[in-house]
Amino acid sequence: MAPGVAPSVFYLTTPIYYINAPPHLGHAYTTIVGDAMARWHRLAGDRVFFLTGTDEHGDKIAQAATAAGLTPQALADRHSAAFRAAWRRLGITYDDFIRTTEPRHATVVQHILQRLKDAGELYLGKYGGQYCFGCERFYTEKEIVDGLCPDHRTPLTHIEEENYFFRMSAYQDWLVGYLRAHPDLIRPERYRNEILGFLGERLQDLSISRPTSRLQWGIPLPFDDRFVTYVWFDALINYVSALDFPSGERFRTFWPHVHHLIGKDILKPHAVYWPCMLKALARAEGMAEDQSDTLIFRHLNVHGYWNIGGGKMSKSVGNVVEALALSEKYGNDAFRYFVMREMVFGLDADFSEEAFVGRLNADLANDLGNLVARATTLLSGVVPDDHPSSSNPTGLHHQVRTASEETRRAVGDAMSEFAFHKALASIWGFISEVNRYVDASQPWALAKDPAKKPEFKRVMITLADSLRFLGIVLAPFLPEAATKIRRAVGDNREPELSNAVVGQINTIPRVAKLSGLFPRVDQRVPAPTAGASASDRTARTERDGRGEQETPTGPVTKEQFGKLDLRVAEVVAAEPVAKSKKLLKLSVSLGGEPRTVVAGIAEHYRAEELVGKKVVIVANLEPVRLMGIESQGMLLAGSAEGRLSILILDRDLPPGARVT
RNA sequence: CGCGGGGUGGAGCAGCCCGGUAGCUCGUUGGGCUCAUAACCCAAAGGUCGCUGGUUCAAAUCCAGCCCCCGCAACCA
Repeated sequence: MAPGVAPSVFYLTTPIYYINAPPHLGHAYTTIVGDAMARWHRLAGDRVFFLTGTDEHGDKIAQAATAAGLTPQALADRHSAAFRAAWRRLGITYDDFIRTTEPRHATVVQHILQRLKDAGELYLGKYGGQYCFGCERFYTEKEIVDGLCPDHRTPLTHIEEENYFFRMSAYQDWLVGYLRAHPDLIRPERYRNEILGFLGERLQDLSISRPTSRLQWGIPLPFDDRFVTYVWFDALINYVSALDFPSGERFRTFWPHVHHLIGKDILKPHAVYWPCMLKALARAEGMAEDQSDTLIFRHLNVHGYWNIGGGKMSKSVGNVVEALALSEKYGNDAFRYFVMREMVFGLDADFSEEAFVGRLNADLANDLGNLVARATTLLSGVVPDDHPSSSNPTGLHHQVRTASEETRRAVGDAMSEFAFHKALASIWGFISEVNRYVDASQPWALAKDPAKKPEFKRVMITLADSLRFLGIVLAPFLPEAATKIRRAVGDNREPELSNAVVGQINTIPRVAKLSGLFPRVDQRVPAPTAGASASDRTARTERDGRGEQETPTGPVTKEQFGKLDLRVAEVVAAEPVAKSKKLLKLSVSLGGEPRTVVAGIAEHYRAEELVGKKVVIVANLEPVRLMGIESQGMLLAGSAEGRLSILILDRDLPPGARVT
């Protein structure tokens, strides 16, 4: 606890980001809190190593490269560079950036594979399953729809494939015991519970290879060149390969103090595969059984998801990338502040520009920025002097000092549990304290009364010292603003936590006026997107960022229109589709032939109210399977602003009548 | 029984692990101040902490059950 008391060693990792998507809010959040944490420990005088990087192997990368006419390595170089560029813009102070395509990584992966193989932890086994050649992947029972590939709707082939497996199942009991003995290994606790729940069921061995017949873009197994390493097994190892495992100086120094930082989406590989791998590796490296647990990481810190504008964020890349763009619009410090203050570490949070601007105005402009402005205005108007104040800091003045000590302690406590929001709230408590102090001591009144001069001087000193204090404790969170604040009060030293206490200075320093640190932003946010976000999301299911087509616009010939076979249909039966949220299964009559039509209107119509209605369907649309039911037509309906209305005939016509 | 998050004053949230006067931000109302970025400070109004039962001297907090909302996944042909 309490960093700064005894300097120690601190090793922090972010996940290595998979380069199939551009850097977005999710990546940025993890990296920003990691950066703040690293900076905090450096501030405390700890010896810090902060690692991030990119994960570059696997199918998707190879395919994307082919599509782009590049070699996988060329594509990886380009995409990995995008991450480094993003982190540069955000001012991330990583100590190392590892790429899984680097030789230093491959060497360690192969070393580990060989050791595990030699120790009998790996075996060649058969994996059988339903395989889709179109998707080039296996499907699980749950994913298969009526025996068909859910994507291609083609029959799957049962194939058996040889692969190397890691005897992970052998470590299940050990892992459960270890988790129970180390309650803070995974935190917050909800994620530990989730994993313990998962471990209540039998753990399978882990397939750690892919045959080169299916995939070449990976690290070859050192003992069998027919295979490359499975991407997760490869990726997790980055945390030690970056430290030159097993014998590097870095490894010996930093690994015993490792904290992993991840999002909840990759909890399982980190909480299950990784400790099992490490345990097996410890044995394979010949560590004594009572020593082998020392190879396990110390903490896994798990954060939640960002929801965007009340909606989701993960798939629709557009939104998350736009969210990240706000860092350029409002500045890095504001962006860092918002994501760290708004999200309770571990829980999900909502991201919106409105909330962002709200925080920016209320906390950064009104509280912090305004305090800095009013204090530096007062201070820049007085003549600096080297004569120590003769007045003792009692009463009001002493309260500020006490508050600074309280704040420093509270921030330390919060940071030790990755509670960034608490840390910031504590600092803002201090800012309020100082704002109150200014009001209560009324320096503008003291300045007018010569008899109050010592008192006035005391206030100026306390104010300057308070800003200096803020310039230190804010450094991990708002590095740019914190530097400006320290400069303004004439503190040009590197910030150190040991100096973070009010009461260190007893003369008035030369202070430069600093206003506009965080200017207020006009609260009006352009078109908050009530309906727009919904359509945005569906419109943006684009594959690679481009080519999203809005509604087709160009003119259509009558001939083209005539290709559509639109028909009047009578709904003879309707029922909701089990487990579906949006679908109704309709049985419709077109005169002779009965048809099944699945329509995505369950959120707008009840099944009963449709029976007997004469509707319009597209009768010659290619049938598709929805939730396992074949839909042989499409129901026409209009929609706007979240409301939906199906087309119903104005006058009666027999079922089957053509619509033109 | 697919996975997960949540239901706390008008809005958005913390608190829940480690039971003990219900807190923060925004908003509203009234007042103060004039050093400051129409900012800052004080005060007030406003909550049966989703429901039910249990444990306890004491439950927002622990336990059990239930209801509702929201994401993810599979579906809006």
